[in-house]
Amino acid sequence: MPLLDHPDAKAFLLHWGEMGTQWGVNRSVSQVHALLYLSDRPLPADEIVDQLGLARSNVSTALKELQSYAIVRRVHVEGDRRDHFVAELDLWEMLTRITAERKRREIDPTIALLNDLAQRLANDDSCPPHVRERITRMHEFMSTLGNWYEQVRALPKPTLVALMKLGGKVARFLPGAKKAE
Amino acid sequence: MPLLDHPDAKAFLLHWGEMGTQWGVNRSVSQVHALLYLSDRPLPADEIVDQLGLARSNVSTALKELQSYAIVRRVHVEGDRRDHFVAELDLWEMLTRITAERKRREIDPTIALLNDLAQRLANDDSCPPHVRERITRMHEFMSTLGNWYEQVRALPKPTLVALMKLGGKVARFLPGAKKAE
DNA sequence: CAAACATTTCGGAGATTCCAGAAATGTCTG
DNA sequence: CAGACATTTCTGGAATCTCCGAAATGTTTG
Repeated sequence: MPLLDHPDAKAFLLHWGEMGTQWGVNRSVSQVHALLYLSDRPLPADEIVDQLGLARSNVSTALKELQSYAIVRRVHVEGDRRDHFVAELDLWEMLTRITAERKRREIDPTIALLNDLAQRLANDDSCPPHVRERITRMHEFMSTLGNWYEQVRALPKPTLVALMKLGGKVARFLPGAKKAE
Repeated sequence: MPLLDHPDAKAFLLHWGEMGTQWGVNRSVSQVHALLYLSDRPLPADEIVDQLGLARSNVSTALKELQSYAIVRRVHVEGDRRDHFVAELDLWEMLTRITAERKRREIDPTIALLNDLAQRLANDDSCPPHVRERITRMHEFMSTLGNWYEQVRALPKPTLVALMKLGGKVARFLPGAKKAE
C-alpha cells in the first residue's frame, strides 16, 4: 500500500532529495515534494511522516517552505479535520513558480543593491573608472535580464510552451537572421 | 591603492559574497570572483589573500572552483613566476558558462536517472499507473527542457542577445500568434 | 470552556561545511 | 640536484545547517 514500496518510486524520491541538496533545498523539503508529486491523493502531514520517517515538526517546516514556492497547497478533505497537501502536477507551472520565487529571493535584491551603487557612483569622482564601469555593466546586465524575464513570464502559458518547442528555430524569425539553417 | 578602499567596490564585493551563499556557492569563492571581476589587471593569489583576508589555501581552492566554471582563468604575467588570474568580463559569457556547468552538474544526472527509471517502468507491470505516469511526465519534461537548452545555447551570441532584447515580443513571430499586442 | 486533536515554534544534539595553518607536492634557477 | 619559491592537499577547530523531540500554540467538538 505505501507508495514507497515500489522501487522506482523510491529511487525517484531518493534522487529528488539528493538533487534538492545540490540546489540549496534541504533534503527533507525535496523528499516531501517528491512524495506529494507521486501521490494520487492529498496526504495529511502524519502520513508523510510515516512514509518518509521524518519528524512531524520537520515535515511541518518542509510543507511551509514548499507552500512559499506555491508548488504545494493545502486542501481540505471531506470528513477529516487534518490539513491535507497536494503538489502542483503541471510541471510547467512548477518550473515557473520556482523560478519566480528564486528570482524574487536571489536576483531582485542584487538588482536593488546595484541600483543603489549606480546612484552613488554617479556622484562619486573618487571611484576608479574601471570599477565604475564594471559595476555599471553588471547593473545593466542584470536589469536587462530581469526585464526580459518579467516580459517572458507574462506570456500566456501556451505561447511559452510553443516557444520552447520551437527551440533554436526561434532565431529564424529574427529580423535580419540568416534564413538558411 | 587596494581596490577595496573604495566603499562601493567593497559593498559590491560583500553583497556578491552573500549572494553566492544563497546560490550554493561558498562565500570565499564568490568574493574571490567579485574581486577579480572588479580588478583591472591579473591578480596573483597572494594579493587576493591580502585584499580579502582569507587563507592562502582557501584562495587556492576558490580559484580552482572558479576555473571549473570557466569564469576565471590563469594568465601568465611577464617577469613574474606566480600564476595570475583574471575573471571573464563579458557578462553574457559568464552567464552562459555558469548555466552550462550547473546544467551539467545538476540537471543532466537527473535526466540520466529518469532515463533509467523510464526504461525499467516499461517492463514493470507492478507499478501503479499514476506513479508511472508522473515519472514519465517528469522525464519528458526535463528532456524537453534539456534539449531546448542545448539548442538555444548553440545559437551565436549576437542572436541570443537579439532575442533577449526582443523580450516578450518574440511571441509575435509565432505562427498563429495574435498579431495585435 | 474543557478536552481532544492538530500544528507550529523552540532548543539542542548530530552532521556537514567552511576555512586557517601545517605539511606535502610541484616547479624553476643556478 | 639543492635550494628557493609557488601551489595544493591535509587536518582539525569553528561556524552553520539539519532535524528530532518537547513544549507551546491554535482549533474543533461536545
